[in-house]
Amino acid sequence: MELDSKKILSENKVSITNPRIIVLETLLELKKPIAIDDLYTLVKNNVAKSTFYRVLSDLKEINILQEFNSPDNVNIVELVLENTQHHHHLFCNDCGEIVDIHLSNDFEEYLQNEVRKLQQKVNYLSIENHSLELFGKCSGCKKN
Amino acid sequence: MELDSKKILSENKVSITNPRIIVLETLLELKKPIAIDDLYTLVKNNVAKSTFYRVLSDLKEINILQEFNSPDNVNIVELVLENTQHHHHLFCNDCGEIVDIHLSNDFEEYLQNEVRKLQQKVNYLSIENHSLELFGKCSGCKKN
DNA sequence: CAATAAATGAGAATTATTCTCATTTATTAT
DNA sequence: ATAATAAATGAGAATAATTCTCATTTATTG
Repeated sequence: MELDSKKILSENKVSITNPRIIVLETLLELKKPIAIDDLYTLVKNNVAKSTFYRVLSDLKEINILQEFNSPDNVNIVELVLENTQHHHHLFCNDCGEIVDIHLSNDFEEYLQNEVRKLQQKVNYLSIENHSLELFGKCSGCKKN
Repeated sequence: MELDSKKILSENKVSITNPRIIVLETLLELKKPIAIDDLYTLVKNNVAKSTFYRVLSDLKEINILQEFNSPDNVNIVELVLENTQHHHHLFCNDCGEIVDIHLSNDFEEYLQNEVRKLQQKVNYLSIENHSLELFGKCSGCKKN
């Protein structure tokens, strides 16, 4: 695993330091979105708080970390590597868990098409990207 | 206009006070999303800061104010009244403006259907709501 | 391995938001 | 309309997340 994080850092031409390795590895092991707060709790023994925020901003700088907010306004980060598939998020209204959701190619094409139509209608709009959030209950909470 | 805001407040069974009228009217006049910061600037001469935040939370409480974040993590609010149509947002990467976007009924149905399929596949998921964000350039910025 | 540049740690500074509490304003029942 | 009661406000203190500062440490390069 440590090899992965070093590789990722060097590929992105940033120097390989302990705090960066620690944060990156934690995210690599998680494989899912996490609240910044919770992430800090996981690494706080090994990384100073100021450094922690700097590392997050470094990772965003090299475009492998995405930041967004949950419905209750908690700041969330998620690793987005080259091999990460385009996906969306389901926010569980009960436990707050965030689940990665993959929609069909058909749907994504339909959306692209819809966007194209919209751009034609509103002549000067240009739409480069999108993100879709779903709200509901995750499997765990629905079961109970 | 003042009539509107008073009507809205009484309909929602909250007491009619000056700060609430002022904030609500400002939002009614705007008719579009605005950064909390910018909204405060508009009302700061007439509403104390603590009251301002309390009014925002009151309006959220009665479900006529929606809060969300722009891609650069600025907190945005938008009035959502009964007669407000379901819509999405385009965030302009250049000027930060937020434009309300209405997608076709066909698309919204397709999305609902996609969501239904997803729920069947992942047995215990339940999806109640969604929001779609588009990123690009608004008409003003594209023109230049 | 030395010289240089970059990153870190600790804590201070900043900013958005919430909280406290004495005073003011709105609501209600008469 | 008015008095009694309940609710909301204003001012500023408290809190929490994030950024900044700067002396020290660590990584990179030749």
